[in-house]
Amino acid sequence: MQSISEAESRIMEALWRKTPLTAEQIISTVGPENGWAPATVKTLVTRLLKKNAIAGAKEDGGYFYRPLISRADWVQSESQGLLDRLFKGEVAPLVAHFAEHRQLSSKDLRQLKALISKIEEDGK
Amino acid sequence: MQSISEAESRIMEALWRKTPLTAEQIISTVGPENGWAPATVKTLVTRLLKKNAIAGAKEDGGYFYRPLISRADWVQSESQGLLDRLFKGEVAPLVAHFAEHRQLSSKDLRQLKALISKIEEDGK
DNA sequence: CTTGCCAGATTACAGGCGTAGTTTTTGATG
DNA sequence: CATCAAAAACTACGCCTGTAATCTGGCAAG
Repeated sequence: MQSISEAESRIMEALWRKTPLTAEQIISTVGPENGWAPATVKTLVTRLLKKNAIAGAKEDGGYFYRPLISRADWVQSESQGLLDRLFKGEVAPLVAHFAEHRQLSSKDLRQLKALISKIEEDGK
Repeated sequence: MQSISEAESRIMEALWRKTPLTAEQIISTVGPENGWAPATVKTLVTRLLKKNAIAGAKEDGGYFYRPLISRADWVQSESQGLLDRLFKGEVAPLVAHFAEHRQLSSKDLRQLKALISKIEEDGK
């Protein structure tokens, strides 16, 4: 139940990119990406199993792992926490912060405008 | 150098709200807020001193603590990390995420539009 | 000069995390 | 039924964190 750690999230990201994966596939994807020994990857998989964040089962002749929680849910809790702690839960101040620190690319700006238009139309 | 922990950030928040503060003031503000014994607050202060995140000095007849890093800098590194890890560093997807999860209040929307107009004018 | 207070350091201790090797269990295969 | 490979659990270990108590050294007051 207690949240997914940084290292564990690397495993999750791999499973969210492509599901399901075998142990072998996880190890050969995530291991090199992070410079981890196979044993380390296995430990992380075990911990995720214990946390009920993933499940393993044999299917189709192989043994596959699947995420039990969605990336959207995870992203939600992660970013909600930051939003609440740092910006009193308000989105605009967060964006304003990025704007002030030159993290707002013109691409972001374009996308944001498109997003806002879309929201307003939907809401209508 | 290693970053400020969650508990430590509570001390920082108090100092950012009002600077400088005496040990006594920190304890009586932050302690009750978090249900911490005075000893706990003192430990956190010590750790922040060791991390060079705050400094203590006698001035004006009292002993006062001041932050050595700005809240803006801290917020920057915290939120940049999340942005990079979860949204490939792009702001728009982050906002889109909040929009999809109904975290975008109409107030946020209004503020965002104002923000965007302002940025466009400034940039012009 | 002595005493006491307070800041800062030291010690404590359990749980989580990063990193990894070793052991056990179990399902499949011969 | 016996064996084997692979999954899962167990063991390890040092560091960080949350939580807290105690020790110590220096400055201030008497």
